[in-house]
Amino acid sequence: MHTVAARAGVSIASASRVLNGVGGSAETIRKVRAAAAEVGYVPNAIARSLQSQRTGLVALAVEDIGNPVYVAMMRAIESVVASSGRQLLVHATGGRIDNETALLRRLANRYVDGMIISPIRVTADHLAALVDSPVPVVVVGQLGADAPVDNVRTDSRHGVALAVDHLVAGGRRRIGFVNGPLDTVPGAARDAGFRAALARHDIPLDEDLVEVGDFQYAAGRAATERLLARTEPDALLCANDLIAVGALHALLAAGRRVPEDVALVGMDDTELARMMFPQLSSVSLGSAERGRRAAELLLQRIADPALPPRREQVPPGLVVRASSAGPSPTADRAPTAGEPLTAGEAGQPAPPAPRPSTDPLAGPITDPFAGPAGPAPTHPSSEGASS
Amino acid sequence: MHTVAARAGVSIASASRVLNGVGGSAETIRKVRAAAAEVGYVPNAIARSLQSQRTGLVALAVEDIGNPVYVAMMRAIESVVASSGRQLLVHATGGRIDNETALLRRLANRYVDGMIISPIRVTADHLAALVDSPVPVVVVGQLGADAPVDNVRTDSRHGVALAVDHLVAGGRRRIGFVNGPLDTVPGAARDAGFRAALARHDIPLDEDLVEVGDFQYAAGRAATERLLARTEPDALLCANDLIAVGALHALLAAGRRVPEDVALVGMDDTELARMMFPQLSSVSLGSAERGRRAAELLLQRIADPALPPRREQVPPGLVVRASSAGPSPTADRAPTAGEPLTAGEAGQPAPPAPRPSTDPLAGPITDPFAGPAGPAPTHPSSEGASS
DNA sequence: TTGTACGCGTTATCAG
DNA sequence: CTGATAACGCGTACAA
Repeated sequence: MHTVAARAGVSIASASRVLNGVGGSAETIRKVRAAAAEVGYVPNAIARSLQSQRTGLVALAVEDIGNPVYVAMMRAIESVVASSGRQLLVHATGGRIDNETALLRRLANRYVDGMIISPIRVTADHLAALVDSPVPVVVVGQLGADAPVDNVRTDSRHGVALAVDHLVAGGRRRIGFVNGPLDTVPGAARDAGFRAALARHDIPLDEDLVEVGDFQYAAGRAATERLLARTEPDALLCANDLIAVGALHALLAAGRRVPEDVALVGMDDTELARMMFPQLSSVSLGSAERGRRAAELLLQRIADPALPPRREQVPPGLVVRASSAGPSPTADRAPTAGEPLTAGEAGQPAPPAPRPSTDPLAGPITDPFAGPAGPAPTHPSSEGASS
Repeated sequence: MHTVAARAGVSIASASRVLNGVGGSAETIRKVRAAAAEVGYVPNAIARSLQSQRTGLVALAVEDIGNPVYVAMMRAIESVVASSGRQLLVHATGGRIDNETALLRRLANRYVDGMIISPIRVTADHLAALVDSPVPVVVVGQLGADAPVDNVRTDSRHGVALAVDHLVAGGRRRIGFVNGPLDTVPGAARDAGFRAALARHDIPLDEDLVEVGDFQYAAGRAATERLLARTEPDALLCANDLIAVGALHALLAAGRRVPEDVALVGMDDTELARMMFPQLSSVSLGSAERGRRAAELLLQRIADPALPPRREQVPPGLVVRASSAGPSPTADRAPTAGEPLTAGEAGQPAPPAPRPSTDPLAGPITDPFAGPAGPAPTHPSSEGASS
């Protein structure tokens, strides 16, 4: 800038003004522009930030950038953030809480203008660090109590209920559940939702049907193998799609047919669910939508830090695909009215015509219990809102 | 810092020295430390950067952060970068070249200390922007000629050859090829490799067996459907794993058995290959290793910008799994005894029965042409979840 | 409109 | 060892 000003024969203040588009006579503008172009001037973002107190950077902290659900969320956030002229800084926390608190602490050095964080474990001082963060923070996920923090959540308990309702409606009674760690917020919420949903259907819970691993493929597979070694489910609900893929492999390797012998439902409704064969039914928790909303909340707060804390909720929905389509063949009941006539009975000769439900090209089948496709309305009555 | 110094009764210079661990008498250190703790002093990273001319940020630009191959690369890079105390800034370019050049131009504002970029298209001025970048840049991928840019590459032509050799050794002759765009660097290299490999085996190339889409799942599926509509391959090589998953779905939906009717091989050897059923054979291009090496090159260059340009090469390998295991059944082989029906309702093609070699639990089978088993599976990543 | 001068928060230099 | 002071590069009151 100094050299530009010298070259244009003006003061650095005039040069700065022209380059920022404020003020300047026609002649000055011309000279400065020319000089800047000649020397290939590019403003130093650091110095600019020191002056403006804003970096134009927004951070996103999730535990695993490899999980497709976070990829979806990240894309949505990046889209919003980029369209505001900012850049996105991505952190992988690994779910380790010390890692996250360190991140929050580092926030104080003002390297980012704001942060979106999706913690899976929340402790007291974690929460404390959140509320008195020196820069705006938006939390994606359940946050105990009504902490004064911008927060976008979904009702995963209700999401679990949607899945259980669907399975029960298909005649399944021995519904297994492969969950993530119970000391995580999503793990605890799903566990509670599962137990509540079974109770609502007067189905006694057989603890043999419940397994816990972590939220990954390998753990999901191992947990399912343990479960299959001791009992015989006719359906399996998995706490996320990665687990569901692991469960699918365990089931197929054990000779179970999906969905005939065991219906399978995942959660998060990621790309992965559509990429499996058979395609996986999955509970959509609106991850992209939550990301989008979180990004918007953050940008608003950056613009006006005095805003009161806000909380938004994205309703879950159930997307039924081949892995849980059709009633259980063991169920001796007439198909429920409204149940899509998709499933052929085992042993029935195959109609040559491709049927929508099993063709991977076909779109998702909407569950009769879930209402119209996409997010379904919430049931605050039957399901508690927060953890 | 000003208030800390005042509170400690020393000059800001002394405070700075103590907080940076250089110099200071025992008494001064005590006073400054106490004062800093009292006011909860946190150094301002921007001001520090303005002075030190380094931000501690490193950028990574890839086409699609949702592609598992880039996730693997990203993880490897993040690991190296984080262990040097820096942070990783991730950009999704969408493969649009204007996007990348804009990114390179913005590099001039000094917001990052260096950048790793994996371009899939390279033009002349793109290359020019690369070579006279104001900050260190390392390129992952083929770079035409011997541009004076740090560069980590693999030999994807050789990788394609490994796959073709393997398929031919299994008795396959009508080998199809589903590629990405030919105007991309990887697309062109794979195409050339495929043609060369066939020629080496004296197999005439039937253009009906070649299809082109982009490097995504949906395009891979559509391309495979087009291919199947006009000809009958006994093997399919796909330019990456996302395409291979799309091809798998197209094959199964068309009633082809994998690998009995059509052997399937992907490229990149991502997690996705292991998550499919049957598990996909895939050409490992060492993406994690290339990422690791690129990060190390970048850190070295940041430390010493005077270093001469370096080029490293990571050899490809073939990981054989169920999707291409065993010889072609058309080569005289008795059908397997009693394949149990596994998944799928009537009309839905069932995935192959879990034979020992296809058990997803089993480790990859080493291809005789590939030498020792490919790179170890990705490190145990953090758990995945959602809320 | 233009130029001077100060401040953003730190670190580094140089006398004392 | 310590303190005053000059950068770092830019934006912007303020006065001319």
